[in-house]
Amino acid sequence: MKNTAIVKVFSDIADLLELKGENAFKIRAYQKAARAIEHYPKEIRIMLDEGENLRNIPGVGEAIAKKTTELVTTGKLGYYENLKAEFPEGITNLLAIPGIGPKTANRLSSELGVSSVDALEQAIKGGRVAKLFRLGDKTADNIRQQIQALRRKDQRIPIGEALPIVDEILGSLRSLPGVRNLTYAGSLRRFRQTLGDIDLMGTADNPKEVIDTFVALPHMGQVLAQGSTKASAIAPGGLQVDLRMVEHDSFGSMLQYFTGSKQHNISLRERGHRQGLKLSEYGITDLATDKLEKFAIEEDFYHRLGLQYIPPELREAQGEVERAEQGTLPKLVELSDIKGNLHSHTDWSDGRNSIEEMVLAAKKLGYQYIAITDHSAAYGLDAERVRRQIAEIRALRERLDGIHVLTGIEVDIFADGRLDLPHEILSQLDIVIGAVHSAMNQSEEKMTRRVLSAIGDPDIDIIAHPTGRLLGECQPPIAIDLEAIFRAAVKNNKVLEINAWPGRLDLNDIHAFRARELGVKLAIDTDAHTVADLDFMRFGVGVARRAWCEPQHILNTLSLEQVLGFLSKK
DNA sequence: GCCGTTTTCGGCCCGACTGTTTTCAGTCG
Repeated sequence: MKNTAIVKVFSDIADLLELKGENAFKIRAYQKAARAIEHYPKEIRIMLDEGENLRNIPGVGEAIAKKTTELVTTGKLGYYENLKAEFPEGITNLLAIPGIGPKTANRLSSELGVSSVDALEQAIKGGRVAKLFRLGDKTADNIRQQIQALRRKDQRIPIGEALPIVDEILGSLRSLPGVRNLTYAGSLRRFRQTLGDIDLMGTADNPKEVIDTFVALPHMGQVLAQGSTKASAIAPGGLQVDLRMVEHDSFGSMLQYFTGSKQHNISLRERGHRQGLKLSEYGITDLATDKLEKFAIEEDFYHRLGLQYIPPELREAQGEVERAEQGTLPKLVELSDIKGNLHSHTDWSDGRNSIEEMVLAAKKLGYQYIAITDHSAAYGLDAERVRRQIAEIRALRERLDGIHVLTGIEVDIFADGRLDLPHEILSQLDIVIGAVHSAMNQSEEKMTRRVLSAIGDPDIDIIAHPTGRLLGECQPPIAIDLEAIFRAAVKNNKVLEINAWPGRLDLNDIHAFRARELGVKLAIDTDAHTVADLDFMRFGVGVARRAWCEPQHILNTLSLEQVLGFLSKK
């Protein structure tokens, strides 16, 4: 059983306990444990196999550890089954509707016999919901609208789609006179791979003007709310964007608060509480004197608590507060640490630009090197064309200076683990990237053996997009035992890719975290198919930062000489 | 149900909004 399945069970238990009216702290304990497991880099199944104590996971104590063990070893949890039996099936779906909490859901069920979203909609139409005590016409109508919004609303939006839109909005507003701070907060600032909505915030001499301009931006759709300091509107793609203008002298604590995550903020507040401090978006109150200290700068907020500044990507309540306390936070990799791009395509296969255009674009980014890694025979280059491309790149090297071009290939790993080009060809190339592009539906066992075989092949340097997933599309990740892949990569000194192409982001943050923990060398590759795609590097760096990666964990932070040295050692 | 630089028991983040009220319950982020 995968961690995601365990998370579902404990989230469900929390919902059911809410409906039951259980102790709020007990409910929170289940929610907290679910979130901790969701972000935990190691599969529970493996922890149990290795005899590791589940209580190492923060938020998992004796009771939940025992329940988790039962769930993973038997595939079932008696406590959960009994709890489910106490309620009509589907009632927890009501809790997913904004505005409906446990109290309302319970009353809808017990007083109206409503236990599904469809039935609720009918009850609202029939006027039965508005008649309930302490509810009314307005509440009923709000619920109706929320149900419609829920149906209309797409899935969470990939960060690659959201960020360009947000950049454009911010660009339009920053040019207004008197704007001093304007940035994004929330899950976008933490660089989560998919986003539910966007939080923007800033300070300005005339906040009203910024708000008015914001809602009137040409590509902005329906305006959901508009006041003097706050507005919500729908951007292209159905993305809800909230803009909040705050006082300049509390911008730092506001930004901290609205960046989250919620669990990170709770950890901070619990810690503050032990120091006799009360934390809020307005600042820090010393409980002894009841005096509020405001923060214009976010860094100062953390320093006041005796903590290192915690980068937004780390704020997921995974031990970052403790590390900040000890002063041992990682020095995260930055976009400026990246010295080259090791995975790119040209019009020799399915790319759109010539080799020279790609190389010049990479040079313009300040890179020391770029590897040209077109697809192998199945998609592009057979042995003969590889030889010709090598010759062309050598000729190009003569003409260009200031950047080095590595010869390479993205070679297909066949269903049986063989590569689709022979050793005598692959051995002539500077860099060989192996990838799975076909027979994606193999069993976990077959797929794992297939990729392990490629990792063991001396010609292979890097495995590209190791799980094959495509964000927001119908392509689910392949079934593969990543733990085995990671261990083999370490053993064979092979590199795994963080594919920065925004539709992939593969390895993802959690996988990359685990890989790094085990000592796997990672490469952040754009998989560029056009010169513009080379800018995707920032998405991969975002994933690496969420995985707590430092420059030394990333192959392409090395200088040209170091990279060539690494590749020649294989 | 979890957890500990006052604690193995007794706490557990904080503030705001909304709709329904006439002082507040419920919900959200």
